[in-house]
Amino acid sequence: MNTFERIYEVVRQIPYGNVATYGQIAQLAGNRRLARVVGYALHVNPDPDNIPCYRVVNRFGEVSDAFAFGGGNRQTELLKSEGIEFDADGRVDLNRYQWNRRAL
DNA sequence: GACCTGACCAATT
DNA sequence: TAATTGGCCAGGT
Repeated sequence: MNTFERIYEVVRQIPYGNVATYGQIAQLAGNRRLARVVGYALHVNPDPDNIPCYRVVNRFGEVSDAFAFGGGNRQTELLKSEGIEFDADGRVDLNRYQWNRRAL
């Protein structure tokens, strides 16, 4: 299995109403330093239908600038639709919404 | 065919 | 304690 496929597999495992960070996905995919590759993998995003890249945020809980895959802040809209709240900085409270984190 | 860049993060000095 | 570098994969020039 290629690294990309592993990344896609991890991203696909992100449950509804939760988000994950690049580093977290990278670690689950094999190496934590793959975070960069994770970003690139989501950049190509061959299967956006099964790969909710909008649930993937950086370590600050904020979406990236080039994240506009669906048209601007579309991804934040989708996350809000899942019940995820954004603060004034446009960040997500990772302590509450980060996947695979405590409080499970 | 080779080099550089690109949605990043964590460890080390 | 803060700042820097290192590392991974693939695509584009």
